Amino acid sequence: MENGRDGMTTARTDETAGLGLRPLYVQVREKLLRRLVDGVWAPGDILPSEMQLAAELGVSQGTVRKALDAMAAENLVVRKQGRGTFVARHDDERIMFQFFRLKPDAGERKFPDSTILSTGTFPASAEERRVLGLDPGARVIRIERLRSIGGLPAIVETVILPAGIFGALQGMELPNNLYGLFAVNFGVVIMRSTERLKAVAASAQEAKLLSLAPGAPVLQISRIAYSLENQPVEWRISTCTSEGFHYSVDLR
Amino acid sequence: MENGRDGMTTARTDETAGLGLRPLYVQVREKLLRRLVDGVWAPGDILPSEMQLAAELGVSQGTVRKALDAMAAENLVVRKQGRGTFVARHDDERIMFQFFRLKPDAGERKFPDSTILSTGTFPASAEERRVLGLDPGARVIRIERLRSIGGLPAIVETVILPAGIFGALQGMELPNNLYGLFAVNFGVVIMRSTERLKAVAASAQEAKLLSLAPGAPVLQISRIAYSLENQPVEWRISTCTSEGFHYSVDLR
DNA sequence: AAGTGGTCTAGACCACCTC
DNA sequence: AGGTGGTCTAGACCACTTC
Repeated sequence: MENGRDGMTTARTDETAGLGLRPLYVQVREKLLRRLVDGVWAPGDILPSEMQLAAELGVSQGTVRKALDAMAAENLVVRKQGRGTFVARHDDERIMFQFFRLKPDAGERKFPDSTILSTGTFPASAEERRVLGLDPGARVIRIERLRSIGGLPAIVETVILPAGIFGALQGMELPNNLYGLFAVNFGVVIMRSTERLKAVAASAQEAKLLSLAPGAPVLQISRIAYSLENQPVEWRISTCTSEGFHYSVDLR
Repeated sequence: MENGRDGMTTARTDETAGLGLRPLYVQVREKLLRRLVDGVWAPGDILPSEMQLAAELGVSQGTVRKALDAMAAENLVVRKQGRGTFVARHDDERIMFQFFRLKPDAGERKFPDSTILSTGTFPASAEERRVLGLDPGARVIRIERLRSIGGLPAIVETVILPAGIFGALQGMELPNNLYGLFAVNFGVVIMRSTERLKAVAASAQEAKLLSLAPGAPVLQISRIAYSLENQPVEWRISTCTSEGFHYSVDLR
């Protein structure tokens, strides 16, 4: 493919046209990301080999490698020596380590069960529209659930989703791991999230659900989850007991 | 330098001896890390160029580059195009973004002031010995301080340090940014930390210092900070108001 | 002009996996 | 045996900084 990049023997024909001054491997990363977003490759699929991608895109293997290494560092793909490069799966194990930061004070980390308390579709509040970037008049799905860890109630959670994206979710059987459902049924892949934590007093209802005294201090986690396109697609408010559990972060 | 690695023209003489089967760039990274630990290069110093390091260590420039890229990703060094590679500084700005996660609910992020409440040296408790990996009979320095953000009291903090390392700190003027002091005066560079968060009820003393009602819910952050050698060297318990502030994390 | 890190290519060998 | 990603080298050009 003639694209003006031919390595060390020839002068570079500077026809990268317009704003094409970003590094080649960044452009390759964006092309591959675009295919992920468009669902050309689904989670768990194997990607073409580095050599094949290099030939197809008209760049060297090393450039494809640098793009894939960057995507692996972002948890978008998984590289397996001798096998190939795969689109990252949103299996429970991965979600557990990447997004679920609540751990027992002692003992093994466990994944929580979920009991749905209520679901429904409502006009989005002003704050919901602001957080999720929705237009006036937009609607949202609200899911309330109680999550238990090791049989003990630990988290009361409200999940808020744009009805415009997830409307078909109403009436579905809701799995414990929502992000897996988002990926498989809606093509929405959660790439990253931001969380804001506060200590608050438990409301009467929260205290009852969590077997705490009313007004007991609880961790309130407000999470905004972003898709591959970097759009906010979920707002989740989790109220967590601090009795026997803590929120764990590594800073480096 | 004859080390059995000579690239593409000759078969590899597998004399890497014993357990030397780790990648070359990992070994280079460890050699460079050793020099950082030993204080051969101080924070802010410029490192030799990639070419010089490559010649000195008997590897190619590309291998040195991969080691330095890894160290840059770990925040150990900073690379500046056209200038050189520098040992990371522990200036306030960097600490603020890397370790200080408390942000105002609205407005700009600010760095807190500190007022020392008390300091002293004590026999380490059993828990302090466990957390910091100290021998029986070891002593610790305890520093209590009140930190204010924008003039408002926000954090009551206890810092626990092994007296065996930081004994000379007693009597020093304590700066706001302790990690800078650790690096400059004790050669202890904080590389990473782990934090555990809980919601608890403020004690009478904490409530008074933070201008809260007794029993008000507050964020309790337990941080263990690790040196370059990956040894725990500080245990810090911060009690933070949730009135107007939140703890912020990015998960990716 | 000289030196540094950043990008890109090309080709070799190695370790691992599948068939 | 053949294919894949992982490591290592070598050399070119580019962008940026400093003199």
